[in-house]
Amino acid sequence: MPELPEVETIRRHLAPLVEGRVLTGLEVLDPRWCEPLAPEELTRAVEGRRLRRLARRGKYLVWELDGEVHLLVHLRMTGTLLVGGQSRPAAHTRVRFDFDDGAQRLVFIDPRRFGTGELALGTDALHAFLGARLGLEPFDPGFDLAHLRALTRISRAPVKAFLLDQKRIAGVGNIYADEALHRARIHPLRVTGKLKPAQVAALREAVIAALEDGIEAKGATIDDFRHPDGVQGSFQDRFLVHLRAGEPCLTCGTLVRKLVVAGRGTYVCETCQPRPRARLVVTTGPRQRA
DNA sequence: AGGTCGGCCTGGCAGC
DNA sequence: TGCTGCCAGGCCGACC
Repeated sequence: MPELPEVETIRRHLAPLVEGRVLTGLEVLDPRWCEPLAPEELTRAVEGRRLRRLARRGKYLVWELDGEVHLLVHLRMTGTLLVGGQSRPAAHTRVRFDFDDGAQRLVFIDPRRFGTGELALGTDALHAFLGARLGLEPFDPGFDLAHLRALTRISRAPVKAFLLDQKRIAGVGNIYADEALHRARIHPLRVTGKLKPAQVAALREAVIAALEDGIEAKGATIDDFRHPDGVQGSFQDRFLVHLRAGEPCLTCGTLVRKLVVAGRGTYVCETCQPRPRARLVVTTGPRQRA
């Protein structure tokens, strides 16, 4: 599932190919992709415009076109962008992009159809769109200890759920949440607001380090993620806990466990990441009061 | 207000 | 072998 490092990998790959090009054609084959906008409305808004910059915010790819037209593409679970040249049209092709150099046809492939394309017209609309959905990126200079302390202090959610909330921190998904918590030696069920200052500091560094390592490995390929040239990332070979249930922790040898936290498969070494003490349940026998 | 959970969607796989 | 049914999860909206 593409998270910040996977989306950044795609952005870095595509940017030199498409920046400065005119988007001569955008063909939306699956109308769901841009709902509630009709495919022809989207096409009309973007076609013929030059791509000034391919940017990224959180897990969104932001296509900055001339005239302050912004196309916001989200890959969700199974979305992939592939550079053309495929001999036969790939299955599950939802969108086709054509550029003025002719050679670089780009396809958006998405078996599960969760991926989306949305439009923001003007800079204010772009900021409103992103601001309503995303907190700071871990790489943002403003993502300092004071910022994270202020965020964590007021949350009663388990820290895993906290990390997955894009409105708080932009770009962390299930993989990097598990990996960061292991690096910080924090159990995913710990209540966020009860983390000690040293743990918040460790968490901040762990999130940044996990994402940096992910980018360096050019992302993780689990099911569907591919680079735009079809090549796979390698971060899955560096997982410390994620998807490693029943295998020994690389730090201490304890078998990695799989839990469900915030409805997500969650992998943890309960030696390196001690479980929060179970709340004491005071048993007073059957209630007498009516 | 803030946290949890179901729905969206389909490929893949366990189990019979 | 072939079918059924369940699981995966980012994000949103409904619910408590």
